[in-house]
Amino acid sequence: MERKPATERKTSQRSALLKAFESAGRPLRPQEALALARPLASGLGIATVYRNLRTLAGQGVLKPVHLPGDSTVRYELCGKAHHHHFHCLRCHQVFEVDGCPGNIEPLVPKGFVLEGHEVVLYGQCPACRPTRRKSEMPSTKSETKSKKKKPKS
Amino acid sequence: MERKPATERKTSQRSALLKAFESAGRPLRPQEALALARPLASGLGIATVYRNLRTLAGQGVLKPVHLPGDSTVRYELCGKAHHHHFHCLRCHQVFEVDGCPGNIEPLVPKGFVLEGHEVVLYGQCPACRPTRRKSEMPSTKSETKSKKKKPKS
DNA sequence: CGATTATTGATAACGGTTTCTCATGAACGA
DNA sequence: TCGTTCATGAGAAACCGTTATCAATAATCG
Repeated sequence: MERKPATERKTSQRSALLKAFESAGRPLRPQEALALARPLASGLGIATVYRNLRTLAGQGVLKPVHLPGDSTVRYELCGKAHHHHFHCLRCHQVFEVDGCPGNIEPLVPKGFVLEGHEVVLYGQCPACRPTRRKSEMPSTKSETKSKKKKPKS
Repeated sequence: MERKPATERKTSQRSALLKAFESAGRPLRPQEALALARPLASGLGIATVYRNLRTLAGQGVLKPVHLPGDSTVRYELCGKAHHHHFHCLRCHQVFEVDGCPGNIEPLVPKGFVLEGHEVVLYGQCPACRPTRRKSEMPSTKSETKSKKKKPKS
């Protein structure tokens, strides 16, 4: 069993993780969260990451995100509007996509009960696009801010 | 590594697997394929299933299907029209859903290159609906076995 | 400060899927 | 039918994300 702590303690590791999610602005896998939070909490271990992700998810601070083709669970901050995700097939980062195609209900076959849906876009993120120099490996949230306007196929 | 056979032999196991996919009409995991094909090929082993799924996928007969929240790869027959999937959260079977919500392109953020998309519906299949009215079952031979997943504390 | 105890970090263990190994059996061409 | 060689089946082993273990550390409060 798991004994429930009488009080939740505020540790530097946990706040470092939260900062990592805030600055990333996209769903993170445990390993990604570790990489991003470690600079803020030296010595941070993967076990602590898993523990805190679970704790924060239980508190409603984080929300688990499952994506096709990748078994590892990701987490993102709760409280965001309905959105979906873009999965870069090159660097395997996942970005948030505002909006929703709608028209979901008509797809549901007779006899099925719809409880939710997920839309995942696949392709290349700006940093991984072939037409651009890939000198900058995507490691932070910065790549979503590309202003290059390139008509895609 | 792997040596490529000079000739592809037609085995009872392989045709049994294909029949399983044809009669199922939905994406199957290796274990599901094994369960459905075993009655057609006694003694069928899981290793053979994996080998043939890979071979058939390489031949373009089967196509891998990845779904959120489930790490195991599924396969379905190639040559079908564009469609998506309905994932029953109770029995964890996956069904095909004709059609597509469309309106995908407008979702793509600037700077991203879209290469594909996946829409997954979640909910309950007819066999798992709380109501006892099971007059409309999925066309497949659904084994309504609810696999218990490890509960989280 | 000092006691209490939640939390941490390193690592072993876990669980499930997939692949490998290899002796046996089956397909196919000659 | 025979012989060659690919395919099979059973189990071992690899793989990998996640969780458990446990001594050490640090947060909280009187």
